[in-house]
Amino acid sequence: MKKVIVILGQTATGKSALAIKLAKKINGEIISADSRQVYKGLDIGTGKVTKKEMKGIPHHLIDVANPKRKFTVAEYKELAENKIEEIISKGKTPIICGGTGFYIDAITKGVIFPEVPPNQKLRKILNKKSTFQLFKILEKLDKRRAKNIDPQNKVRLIRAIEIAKVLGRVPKITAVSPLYKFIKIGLYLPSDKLKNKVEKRVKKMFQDGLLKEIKKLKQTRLSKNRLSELGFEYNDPTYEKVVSGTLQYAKRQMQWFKRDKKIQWFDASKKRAIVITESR
RNA sequence: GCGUCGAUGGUAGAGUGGUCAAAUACGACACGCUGUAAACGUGUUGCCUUCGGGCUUCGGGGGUUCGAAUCCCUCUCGACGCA
Repeated sequence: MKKVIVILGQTATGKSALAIKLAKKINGEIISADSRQVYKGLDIGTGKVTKKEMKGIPHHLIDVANPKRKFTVAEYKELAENKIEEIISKGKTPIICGGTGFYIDAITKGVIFPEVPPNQKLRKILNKKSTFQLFKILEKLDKRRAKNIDPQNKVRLIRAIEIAKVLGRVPKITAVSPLYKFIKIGLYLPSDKLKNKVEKRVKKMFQDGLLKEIKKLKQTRLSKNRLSELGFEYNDPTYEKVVSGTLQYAKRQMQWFKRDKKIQWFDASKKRAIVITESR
């Protein structure tokens, strides 16, 4: 089975740099796993690596979507899987690198999503209903799903109904055994060091023109709603807000990752991490 | 110096005699996650508890009252106004 390296972890732990270094060493190409870096125009705020930093290593799934449109996990999964194949067929090693746990799981856990594309019209209608009403609707359509869904989570309820309307019910979650051997490497930092790194990074974001980038995005007819959906940095950015928001995000990331027992964790503040991963 | 208003839990901010350990929001902590995932949702958030309850809180002190975060007096601090 072909090997695919996965580098994940909290934001600002140096995943990108490690991925590039590794790619150089083992003849790899990088597939980003970041739900916001897929969008064009969100560069500084999402911490995209610059062309220069890439050092000639091909990076995939960055800038593949228009921010006006919502990109989804399922799309990501398909694109990423194609890329993996493509890279392997060139005789190179794919390196998935990013901090969006859901995206990473979508690929590495072989989860199959029901093939029901989002139906914006239906969503709009359903969105006007209360969670209680939505729950009743779902219960009628699919008792099984209603039983284990969070009855207060509107987003989930709507999606479940959306699926059930097309397929008759929400299919039981299925996972096929993965086609590749995924080697998951997690980077973490002790909280004081993480805070430090985040502060540094945010400072740099402002220096690099974060505010200008936001202004530009606003001019491209992106709605306020859409902007805040894309992340707090693009909403009302003060230095303090961005820092605390980023730290909150880092916490949520860890919350997700820590459930995956197959991740091998390394303290990013210790150089040894790189040595070990390279020797694998 | 005089006058007015204000001082509430980590923060903002409701409450203005009992139903107040004190709304709500944010933060913090914990948790979940079937095509928005930096999204979305849930729980806890004074202390102790044998989970029945018990104890100490609303700037400090004193008082009125069966009963005070709420009323009165006084002190401290802050905002504004008049000098």
